[in-house]
Amino acid sequence: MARSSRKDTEKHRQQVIDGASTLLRERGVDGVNVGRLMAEAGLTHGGFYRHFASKDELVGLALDKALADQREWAAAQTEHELIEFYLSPEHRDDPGHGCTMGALGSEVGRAGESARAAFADGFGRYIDTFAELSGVEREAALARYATMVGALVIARATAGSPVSDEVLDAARNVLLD
Amino acid sequence: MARSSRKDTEKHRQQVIDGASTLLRERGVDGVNVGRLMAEAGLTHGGFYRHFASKDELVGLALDKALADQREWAAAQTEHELIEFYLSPEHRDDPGHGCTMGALGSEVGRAGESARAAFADGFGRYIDTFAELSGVEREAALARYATMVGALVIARATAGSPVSDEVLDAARNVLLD
DNA sequence: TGTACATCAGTGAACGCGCGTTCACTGATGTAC
DNA sequence: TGTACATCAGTGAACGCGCGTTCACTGATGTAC
Repeated sequence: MARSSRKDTEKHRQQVIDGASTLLRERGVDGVNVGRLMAEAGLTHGGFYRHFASKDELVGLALDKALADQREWAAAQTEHELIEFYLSPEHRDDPGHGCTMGALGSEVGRAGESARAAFADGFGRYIDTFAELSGVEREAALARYATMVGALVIARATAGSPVSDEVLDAARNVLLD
Repeated sequence: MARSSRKDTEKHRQQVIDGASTLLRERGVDGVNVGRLMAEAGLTHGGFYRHFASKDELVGLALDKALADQREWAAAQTEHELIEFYLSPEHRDDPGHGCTMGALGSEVGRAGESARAAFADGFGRYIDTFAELSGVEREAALARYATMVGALVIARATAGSPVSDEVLDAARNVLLD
């Protein structure tokens, strides 16, 4: 394959960003290389820099995309539905399509300035959506969401041990009367 | 420096493990190399394999150490003291000496089988200590701890943005009447 | 609409670099007598 | 206690490898007339 049409080029770019938003959540920033990210769109690694200035730039774009998708999905749920899914074994076992904060939270703190700023922005918007949906103030929403993120992080870190299911149940009991 | 005495050798080994327990929490597993880990004990990288079979083995030992230290510290606090520190800006800004789950939670899920098992074990013991100290059942302790871990992860990921302080305050308000 | 030419998306080899790990060597420590 | 020798903790150079990034090249796409 030589040159693609402008339409295909834009499609490829979006496919790479979409794929990255899943792969990064699954394997972490250091767990996936440029070749793998391009392969997700059926391309080879050499063309990467026609689309992005650096791997970091793509990471930023993919984090934005992941948070935007997450927000869109959340807006279509009731709070009860969202919490049930969030604290389910399915969500724990499929980080690639789940909460960005739960999947990459501890890594983002060590990322570059610009990715960090974009992430904080996207997350702030997401929390507003969650607060609206929950019908509570932003502060209460943050506390509720913290319980969910913590339970998910603990459940993933201890997957395979009894603690993992225990913590999901415990959080569900607290959040859903 | 050529050969060290047995006593010094053991001291060096402990220094490396101690240093690793801090550095790994600060920078993540991929964020610190073998040379840096040895330098923490004033040694050069070449001698690493007289102490450990692999970097992975040291990571496992360091996680154990971090959780054990954390448990020991927790046992000497009241629940109120522990929560106040956990949700403080000081803790947020010093991951190297703080909660292991908050610092490495999302990475541990992607680590090797043996490190994961050891981590789940250590965390289970830690939660029992926390439950005892809180005077609540293990399940309630897990839910409370999840709120703390989530707030810390969110606060670190959004450090520098207003959300960061907000979420710490929100969690404190929920956990401390 | 058709033709000639410039553009540039994608390829695959190559780059320098840092990593985890190995190894020959050094010389103080530990052991045997 | 003193001496001779084996051990092995630590050093620093070297290893292969995978990474992010660069580059010469290809040939279909887009543009000018």
